[in-house]
Amino acid sequence: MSDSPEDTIVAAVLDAVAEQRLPAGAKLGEQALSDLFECNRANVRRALASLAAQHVVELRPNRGAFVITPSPKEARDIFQARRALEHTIARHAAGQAKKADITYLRRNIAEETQARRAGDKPAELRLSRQFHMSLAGIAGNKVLERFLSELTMRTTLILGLYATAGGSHCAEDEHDRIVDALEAGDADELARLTDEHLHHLEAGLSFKTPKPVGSNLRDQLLGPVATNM
Amino acid sequence: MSDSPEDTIVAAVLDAVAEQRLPAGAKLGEQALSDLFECNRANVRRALASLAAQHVVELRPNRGAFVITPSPKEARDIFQARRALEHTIARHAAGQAKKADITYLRRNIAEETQARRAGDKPAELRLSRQFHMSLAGIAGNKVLERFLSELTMRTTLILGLYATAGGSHCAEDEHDRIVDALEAGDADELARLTDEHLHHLEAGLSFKTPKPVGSNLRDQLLGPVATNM
DNA sequence: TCATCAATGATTGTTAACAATTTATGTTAA
DNA sequence: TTAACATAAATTGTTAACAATCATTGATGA
Repeated sequence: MSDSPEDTIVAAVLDAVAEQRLPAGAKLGEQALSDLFECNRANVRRALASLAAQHVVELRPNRGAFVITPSPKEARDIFQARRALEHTIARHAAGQAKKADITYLRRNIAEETQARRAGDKPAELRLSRQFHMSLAGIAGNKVLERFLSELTMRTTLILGLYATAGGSHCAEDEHDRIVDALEAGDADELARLTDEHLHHLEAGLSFKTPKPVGSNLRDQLLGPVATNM
Repeated sequence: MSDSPEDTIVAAVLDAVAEQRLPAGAKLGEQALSDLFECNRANVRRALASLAAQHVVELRPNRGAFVITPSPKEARDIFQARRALEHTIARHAAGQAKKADITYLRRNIAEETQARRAGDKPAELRLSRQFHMSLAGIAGNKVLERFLSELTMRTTLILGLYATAGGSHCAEDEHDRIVDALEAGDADELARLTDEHLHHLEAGLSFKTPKPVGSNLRDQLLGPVATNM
């Protein structure tokens, strides 16, 4: 199960971002990574190049690699793209969901609800993302799946930056209703619910109070101060 | 206008693929590239990693980098994804096309027609791709634009592998009608025409006679021999 | 003649040392 | 105290040499 060091690093960074352990703006030093994963810097750099190509990290010349911090405009673009992709995914998933898929999704929702009640935000985020990716898997289009994977990753960063208190868990029973439509094979309803769900998610954002992205210490000690313009 | 060597290489490879000078399966040797672009192998490898992340080249361990050869299934996925993206792009472009955009697109079509009549296939492919990318630019969503850029690139490879004689230029006046709808601001019609256009393109493919992909020399010297399964 | 195998050449992968740049630290002067 | 400047440390970028792997060629034997 052990991949190349490059893939290991990429997977680890993506997992960390998906659970919001790595916040937007975090620096990914080459030496730190090569120490952590016990490999040489060449592998680290390839991994960072891959992550940069996925727009999950940003490579600033002579500065290093940083987790991206999506702007409000980028956030809008990403949600718009997600609606385009997930609309199509919904339509194609409707036809070919098996019984096993439905039970898997129900279980996923249950776990997500549990995580939310337990206050386990990393697990909640990971499971919510997994829900959307599972639908993409059912649709069976690898291209759409990969694109959506990238966008859900960036959505997690967006939520970390712009989510309001009430916004992020308005999706309470929406996932449930989505599975209902999937089970019923109602493509139109499924597509409609998916669109709606994403609109609700986006509506829960606020770009007026940008949680600042800093060098880790300052915002943990001094709290939010608007630094980025 | 001179970027980093990495970006130069990436751009050059993408241009070559977009004009079908680099066919599917072509090998991209590290030394060959570092000689061509007068840089060290480290830059070449980063460039190849980026191209691999865009799924334009494939990195086979200990073998090297090769231009991908899309399978029929991948071709279907790619067209499905393109319809999803370009449908949304069409809807959003309809609202905000300026006069300059229209004249630019008309000129683009004229050049494409001219290239087709002159039998200049590379130019024709490049201009056709440019047409679709210009629409994406008008829509103003960078995410959709980048995704479509990747898919049009891979579409060029698909056409090189599976295009039939009559199929590739059935698009004769379809681009024209698309601009008509865009100019009229008719979002529904624009979306419909775009869908139709992509369906026609896909319908012009044939997966029964796979033009074989070889090590550059063989198929240029010996002609098509079915090697890939 | 054909298949198998060994040796050679070419290509990719890895590593370490060095150079260039940025960031942090400390000092000095107003 | 603050600002500007100089020094030192840390980080990224580059290069070259070496190791490992793969492809090709030629030889050997049935």
